[in-house]
Amino acid sequence: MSESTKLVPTEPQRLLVIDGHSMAFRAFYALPAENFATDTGQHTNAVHGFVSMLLTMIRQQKPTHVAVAFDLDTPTFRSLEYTEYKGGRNKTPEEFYGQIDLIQKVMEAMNIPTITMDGFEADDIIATLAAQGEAAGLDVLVVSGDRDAFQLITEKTLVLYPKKGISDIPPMDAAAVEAKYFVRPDQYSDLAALVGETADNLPGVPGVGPKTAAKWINLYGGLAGILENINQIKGKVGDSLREHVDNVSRNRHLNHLLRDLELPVGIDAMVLERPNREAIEELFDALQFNTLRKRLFDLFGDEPDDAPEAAEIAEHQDLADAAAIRTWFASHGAALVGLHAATVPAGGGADVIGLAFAASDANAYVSLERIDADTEAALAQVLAAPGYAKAVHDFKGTYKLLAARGLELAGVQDDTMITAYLIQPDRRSHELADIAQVHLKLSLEVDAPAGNGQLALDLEGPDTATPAVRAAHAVRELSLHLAPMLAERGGDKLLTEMEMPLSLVLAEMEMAGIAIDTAKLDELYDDFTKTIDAATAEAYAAIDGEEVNLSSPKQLQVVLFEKLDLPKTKKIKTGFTTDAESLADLLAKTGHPFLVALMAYRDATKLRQTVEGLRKAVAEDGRIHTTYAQTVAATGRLSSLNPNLQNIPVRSEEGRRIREVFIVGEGYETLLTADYSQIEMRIMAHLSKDEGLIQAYAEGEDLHRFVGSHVFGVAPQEVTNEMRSKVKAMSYGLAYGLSSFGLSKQLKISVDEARTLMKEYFARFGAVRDYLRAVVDKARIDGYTETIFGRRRYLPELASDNRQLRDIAERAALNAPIQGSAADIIKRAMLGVHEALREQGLKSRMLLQVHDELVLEVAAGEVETVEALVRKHMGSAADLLVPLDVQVGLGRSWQDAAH
DNA sequence: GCCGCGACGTA
DNA sequence: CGTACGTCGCGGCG
Repeated sequence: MSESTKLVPTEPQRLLVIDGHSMAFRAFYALPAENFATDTGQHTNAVHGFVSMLLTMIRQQKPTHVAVAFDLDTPTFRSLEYTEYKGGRNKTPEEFYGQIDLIQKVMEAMNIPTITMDGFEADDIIATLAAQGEAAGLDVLVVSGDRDAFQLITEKTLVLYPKKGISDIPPMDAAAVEAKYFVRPDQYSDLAALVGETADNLPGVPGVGPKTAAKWINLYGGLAGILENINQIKGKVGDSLREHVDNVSRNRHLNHLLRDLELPVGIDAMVLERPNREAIEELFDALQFNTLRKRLFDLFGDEPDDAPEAAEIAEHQDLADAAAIRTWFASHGAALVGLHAATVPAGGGADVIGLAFAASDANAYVSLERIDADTEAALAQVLAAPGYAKAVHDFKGTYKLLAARGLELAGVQDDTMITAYLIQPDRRSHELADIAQVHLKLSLEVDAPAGNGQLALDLEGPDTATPAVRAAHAVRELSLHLAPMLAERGGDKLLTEMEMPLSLVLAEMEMAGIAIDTAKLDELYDDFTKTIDAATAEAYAAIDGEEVNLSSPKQLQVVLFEKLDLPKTKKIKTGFTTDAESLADLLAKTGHPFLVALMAYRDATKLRQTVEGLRKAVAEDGRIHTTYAQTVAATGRLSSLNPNLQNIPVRSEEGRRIREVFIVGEGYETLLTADYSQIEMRIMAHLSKDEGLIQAYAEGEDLHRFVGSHVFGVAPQEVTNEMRSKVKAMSYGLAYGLSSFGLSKQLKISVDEARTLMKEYFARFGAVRDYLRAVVDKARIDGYTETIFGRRRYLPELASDNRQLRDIAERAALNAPIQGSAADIIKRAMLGVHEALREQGLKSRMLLQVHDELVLEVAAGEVETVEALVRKHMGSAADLLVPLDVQVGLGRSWQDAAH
């Protein structure tokens, strides 16, 4: 034991002990591996997360000593005594390989000792270090994701047990353990022994959870007392305990941490020193850790050689009055300013509470809480000033937040969310934190709600300004970083001329919402409920009155395939499918009345759910305000959420009744719907330049009838409905990469028949086949597909060795230019319509977009004008080889306005 | 409370 | 073994 640590009387010395493996694993699962890889393919997410966490710890806890303990692969006394110890664990993910070595290298470069002991686990090393640290008079902070560490807690030793999704957790002390587990830290191992530990493959006493275990411990003073009185414990749990007492003894033996190992490193070697600068530079170059490099050198008061001249991102000025705002913008607003709104949750939505600004050389924050009129006026002026160029992440959302406070936002020249989307439309998230991480390797803790699966590696205080300022700074950096990338991919016009202007249009549509006939909605709810009740009763009657949950596929499987012993349907993960198509098949085969009732139940519950969703979505103004997601669909389409107004039923009679509740609002004359007819087929005709298709559209023929006459070799008027519907299914299927197998299944014909049908089709419309082949071939070479307006979708999996992945990518490649071009076209039409309405000073407005359809609310006396301008702008949104046909309908409800 | 799954609505 | 979405209820896990 060493007693040579320097004594600094005023500041307590503190030893930080980290469980290396467990924290590396936490980091690994907190940060997506695909976002962290070097050019050589080495994944670095665990390394990045670990180092980031360590730097934060050092900054916040200011330890004087640091050490990291690691497990070895070699057997330990625990695995030797109990061969199943930690058995049954999943294999280490491939991406994790090598990252522990890298972490150890970083530690070496930071002059932080890493400690391993043959035959022992990191936990034992940590326990020993805690004991030695305490003996040397140090405070000890243990960072571990293993609950066994709780047994180490004393007055001098605390444990930080990071949990997912919680950003600012204080270290656990004795009181925290008692509050959570109702036992003292020194009793925690007793509790764990009774309960067992799944992760270590240590079963405890079945039926005994933490509550029961704690009760016993408090009653008998600990495990020893429990075992002495084992025969007095009553009930099932008592029996269970007696039966599994061997488990408990074994668990207690194994979870006891050794505190007296002979460590190869003394406490004085753990004194926190400055990192080895050269080694860090070299290592971080290889790992491509540029943000971390800066953070590390900042922390140790050192400047890296290539320190960016960027502002200190943590620092900002609070602008508290009008003069401060004007002055700040006058001196810093000339170049691009990053803008981020700090929000608090408010009644399902959010309220702005402040605005953060990041310029090239300074940051600022304006609080909106208790802001006075003068200050707000100055703020309104800079926000609305087109001359102050801004970059923001999620312009539409920010615009709406500000509009809700009466603030106008103008001069936004970049939305980094959309820019990132246009660069990588297939990403599932374009949230600021994710995008900043991928493109800047910057970990941000945004003021978004926690629980998005991110381990908070940056532990921030309750201050709202600082995270907002960091976000604003990140937005500015992202904008500078992404704009050239987008331009290089030829997407800058898409951003500035299509998506950004569209954001404004969508914001207005969302804010307008659509009026709802709530009385009719309630009526529908009751009607559907009656249908459900009747169908439920019928269903139960058909199965001897057994009351299963008809909404549970699992219970239905039991009824259908065990009780009724109906023929088996298609296999799925959980057994056999009970989907609508299979139920219809079963009904055709067996005629069982349960199936009739079940199908009626399914239909009615689905409709009632839709109605219930709509009911809950009606705002105080009696209207439903959907939100359009502009950066979700990889093809360029919009999507609609909260609620989704792009999947309101239309195909069934009952379903269409729901469309009757969407009505024209007060002060308006009528709803107008306008949709493109067969836009995707027309795009197919245009892109393939197929003479036959082009001719059909030029002559205004019924396309499917025309195609049918060629495929079946009969005159157009002799094409039967059956022929027409087959051809229709095939035409649409082609744009999705339909196979002859898929076509045969859909049309319930033989594969041979389907193959012949397709052969005939391509014999007549050969250019379509040539085009579809060419699209995939070109995409394989370029790595991406492109729409008519240059929207790209990157499909790296076209080159995959995995046949299944490659096939999926090929179908996506077939479809993306068609679906995406249609999306582009209607977006252009929306811009045209919006601009025309504004220019002509019309009161009418656009409310909804459903991929190929627009719904407008038309003011009195504007019907003819609006219809004309809608036809004009939709019809001319693209210059194709075939005309764009637009169908318009009018009516007081969405249903009535259909045609 | 979270999450995957099955099911199903739209274009 | 047809693309693109969002939402719901269930049930397993914690």
